Amino acid sequence: MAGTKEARRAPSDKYDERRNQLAESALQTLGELGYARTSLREIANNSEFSHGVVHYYFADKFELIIYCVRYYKARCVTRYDSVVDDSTTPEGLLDAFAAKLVETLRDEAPMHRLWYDLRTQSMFEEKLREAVLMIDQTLEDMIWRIVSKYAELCGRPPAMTPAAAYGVLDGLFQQALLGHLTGAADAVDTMAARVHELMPLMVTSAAA
Amino acid sequence: MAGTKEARRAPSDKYDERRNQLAESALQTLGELGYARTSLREIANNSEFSHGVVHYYFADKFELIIYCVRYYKARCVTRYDSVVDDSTTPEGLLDAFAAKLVETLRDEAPMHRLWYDLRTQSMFEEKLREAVLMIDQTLEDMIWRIVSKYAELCGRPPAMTPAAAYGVLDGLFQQALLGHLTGAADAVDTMAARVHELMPLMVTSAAA
DNA sequence: GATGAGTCTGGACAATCGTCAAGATCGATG
DNA sequence: CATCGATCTTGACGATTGTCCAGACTCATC
Repeated sequence: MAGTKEARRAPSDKYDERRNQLAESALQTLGELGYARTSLREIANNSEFSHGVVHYYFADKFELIIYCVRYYKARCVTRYDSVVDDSTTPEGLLDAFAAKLVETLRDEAPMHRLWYDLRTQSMFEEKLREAVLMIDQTLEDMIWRIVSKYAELCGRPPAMTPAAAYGVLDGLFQQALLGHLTGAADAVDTMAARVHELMPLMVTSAAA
Repeated sequence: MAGTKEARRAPSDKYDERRNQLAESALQTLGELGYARTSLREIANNSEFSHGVVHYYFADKFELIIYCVRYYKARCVTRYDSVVDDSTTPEGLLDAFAAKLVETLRDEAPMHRLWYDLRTQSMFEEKLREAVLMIDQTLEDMIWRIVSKYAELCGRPPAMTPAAAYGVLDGLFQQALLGHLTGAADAVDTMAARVHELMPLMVTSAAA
């Protein structure tokens, strides 16, 4: 009654491996169809297993989706670390950051619309909140590493809180994603230009 | 075959009135349950009609939802006009704007999470895109009336494009909504403070 | 009061959903 | 080869979905 799953035996390697395989298929399906139209059968169809196996590895639909969210996080958390580590000037960091934003928006648009979908679903479904808020915090931390490093390279303290910096940048990113997915050819590059304009405003006493 | 609905007869008053009644019930239900879990039967249950009547006034689910989106727009478009018209100083406008944001976030949280839900759904569902992009543009215009009036009262030109201003403010608003709905007691007031900080950065050569 | 167009009800349909369980298959151990 | 737990397939269940329809109701008009 208490606990998530007690069936895992000694060779838990394969058990976790299968869970990750299913999470991979689930993420692909969710990114394609969205939360509302994704069924467990469709997820299984996009894997090499039958639909019954899903309930062998996950108690119910929510456990699978929440596992997916956490699994997805592991990929994102370090995505921008090289930008922070390799930059030595504020302009260089800003260019690298914007380029990385453009790249990730172009290459992983389905995954990002899924993230926004799940985050919005958490406004309605309590069960998703814990996992979603955890990722949201992780993303905020990631953005803050960029902004604080940028401020450091500028030799000035940041002018915003971590949450505020994440909020405004995430707004621009989501706007660009919507534009990109709805046919606006210049949405991605426009976002890059706006990030270039906005970033200097995030350190105190903005200078040219 | 072509056209949306040709059944409406002479007394089209009642016809439109019923459609609006159903849209009202649909918006209430969607705001409560979200797009994914809202069924036509549940919408009818929240109205004074039976579930069959929905298909008498709307061809299918999408026509109802799209009608709801446009119906919803009519309420929002003028919400901040008084803020623009009644303000005579930048500080006064900023205070009134932030207060209105706080008020609308507190009083109509379900309606706003529905908006973000539908906007995200439009990333997956083509049928929703036209209506969603239309509202998004309307909201951008609304925000721009605020920002440009603020800049005018400051005696300086705006430092951002309309889309950029909308993107960053919408990001902060969505962040506050998520926090508000997930139990962060100070999310709303924190947003108001951040809007106060951000707004001066939206006009050229930020001054204290 | 009879007529008929407009409106509404309630039941039915096929499709799909999450969930579950009985049995087949696999693979290591004896 | 026989055994047994782990893994997987397959079919089924009850519930819910969007959609449709036959018939009942409403009400102005003749």
